[in-house]
Amino acid sequence: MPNDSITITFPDGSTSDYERGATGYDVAASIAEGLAREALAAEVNGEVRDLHRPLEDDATVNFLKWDDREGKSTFWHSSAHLMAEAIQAIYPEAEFGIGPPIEQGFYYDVDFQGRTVTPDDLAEIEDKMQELAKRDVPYERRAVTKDEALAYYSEEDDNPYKRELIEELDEEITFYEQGDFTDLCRGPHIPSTGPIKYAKLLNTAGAYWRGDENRNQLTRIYGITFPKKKLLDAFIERREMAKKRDHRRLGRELKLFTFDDKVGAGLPMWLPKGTRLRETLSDFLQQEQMKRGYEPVVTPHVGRLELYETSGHYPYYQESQFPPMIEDEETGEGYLLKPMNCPHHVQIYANERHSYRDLPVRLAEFGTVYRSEQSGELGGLTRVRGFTQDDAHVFCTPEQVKDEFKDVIDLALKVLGALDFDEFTAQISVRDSGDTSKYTGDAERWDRAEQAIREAADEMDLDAEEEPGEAAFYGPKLDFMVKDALGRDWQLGTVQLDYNLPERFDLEYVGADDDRHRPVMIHRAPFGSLERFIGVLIEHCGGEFPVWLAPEQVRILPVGADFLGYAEDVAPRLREADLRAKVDDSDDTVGYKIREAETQKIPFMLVVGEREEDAGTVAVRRHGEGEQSVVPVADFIEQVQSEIGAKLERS
RNA sequence: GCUGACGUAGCUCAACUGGUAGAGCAGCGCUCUUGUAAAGCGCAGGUUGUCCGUUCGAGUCGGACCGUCAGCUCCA
Repeated sequence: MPNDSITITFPDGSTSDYERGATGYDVAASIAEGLAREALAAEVNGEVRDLHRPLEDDATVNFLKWDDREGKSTFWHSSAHLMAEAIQAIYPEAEFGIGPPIEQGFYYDVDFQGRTVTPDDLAEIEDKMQELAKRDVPYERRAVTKDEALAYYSEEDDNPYKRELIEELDEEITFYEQGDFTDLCRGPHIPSTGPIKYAKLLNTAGAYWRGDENRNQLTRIYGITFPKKKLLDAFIERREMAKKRDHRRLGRELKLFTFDDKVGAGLPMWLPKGTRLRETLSDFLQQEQMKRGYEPVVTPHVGRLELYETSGHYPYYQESQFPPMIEDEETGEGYLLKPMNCPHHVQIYANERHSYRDLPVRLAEFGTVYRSEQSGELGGLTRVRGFTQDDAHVFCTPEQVKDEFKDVIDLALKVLGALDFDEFTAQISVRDSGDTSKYTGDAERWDRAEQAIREAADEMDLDAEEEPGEAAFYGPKLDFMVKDALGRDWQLGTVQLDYNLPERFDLEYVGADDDRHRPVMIHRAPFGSLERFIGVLIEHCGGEFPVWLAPEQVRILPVGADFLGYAEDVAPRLREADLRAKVDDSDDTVGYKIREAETQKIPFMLVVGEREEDAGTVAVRRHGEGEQSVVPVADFIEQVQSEIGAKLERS
């Protein structure tokens, strides 16, 4: 092969030769004009690069377009630069921090030197961005030395934030320039500003420089951009849809729960319908747990301060707890509203001596705990100050850890399946291998534990990502994460290994060798907190709960007062079959009754009138489908029961 | 806790630059007695989140507090 030519391999395996130094754009153009026009960046040997960077060697090349994840994020990264240029044009005194792409758009952290940015300002910046984009100027990459870079950010553009970033860089330093704006940036970027046709700046927020609350707070501006109007419209529509699924709104509309200023922030009150939902959910889990050898316990909502001093919770998490009730100022003795159930469960374990033959001991309680979350953290049901954990603690031998983990994973999968949560991620949190000093317990035990979790996940066919450094100080854990309507991730179920508490409380069991041994403790909660779980569940199903969970499953709608009697006869038959049914005895029209039941998202509406009464049938209308079929009451009951059974048996 | 926005009837929202609050839905009453997503008429509903201040006069301006929302930080 001649020295001045290189071989490019494409994703489909085909190859082509090009002149050394040809750019990604040249290659794309040689394939198709449309590709060259739509390509936003090139993936060269797996690394995303500017389309216009020359290719110096043989390589595998894949072109990234809007539809590619990386293509989008390159587009948004370039958009962040464009926004910065617009901001600089309007506020020359602004200093820029960092401006990365995110899952949905991008942001830039800006120091406006004390100026407050209003929504009107955002509109102005937005307009400026679209104006600047129209110039269709290229994003140009330029490598600079550290000294040059530092000089630029002290002489041409005095910016301490960028200087700080540069000081810490070891790799090659590059600047990107478009129009009048130069930014320290690793890249890559799209070829030019032209494709950024539609820009929407979403909101502003304070963000600490480098995420450190002791440092300056910058103004973070969130935005999103699109190459086509249709995409922008779809984005806006999706946001509207998400708003309709917001659990706070549905909680009110479906009369599930409420918050009240007079009661306090973050303290949800469950209305009758929400309570029925909660109880159905906890009954379901309790039955599952019964089958798996869990034993129910009940413990009080407060405990002596000393208990939490021993467990370590009181000293470590003081700032997020309600203040203790001190009874004796001199000794400092008093009580604490419980922030965790585990110390109580530990004392139940310690209540009697345990043989290795007893283990595992699995103590379960729907325990309500109280935490004084920072005020800015509260939000709907997903972050509250009083919540109920579907908590259980498993005390077992180190050898049993893996099987116990497997059983909990199985339980969690069953729960997620019964609720149609098909999209969730599992995360295994392990030690930070670089800094082991902050973890309790010896390294060998940790290794074994982490390995046990990995194997358990693997053997259960659970696709889990590993997160180094995310483990708690007392042990590794496995969490289940689910997204809410706005795409935010929430941790729901959790399984955590704990070496710390058995140690602190000096727990033991007698082994086959007649010696005393330390049990391992597993904290696990498949729902996590009932409040958060239900919040996410509401958004997940948009308030249309699976039939088995619906607080009201059936509503009977007599077409007129004459048929109220028949409706009242049908209702008890349904209730005897364990269906939650209600008769609409209002004097509204049928149309109105249906509308009412539809809005309340009741799965089944049974319209009854003369025809039904005479034949002993009901006219079934399913929520959202409007379809109807007339069947005998017994058939309807059977139909619903088998639907419920099918869902709950799915594992 | 921090930054910003916001708080008017149960809900959704209106009230121009300061001139003592208005609508729809829900609720209640009466009429209608109903066949698959809103029957008609009427009535009632508010210390404009709370407190303090500026003003002849505050829903509207200022301050503090409470709460809500979006982020940041935190999350046993």
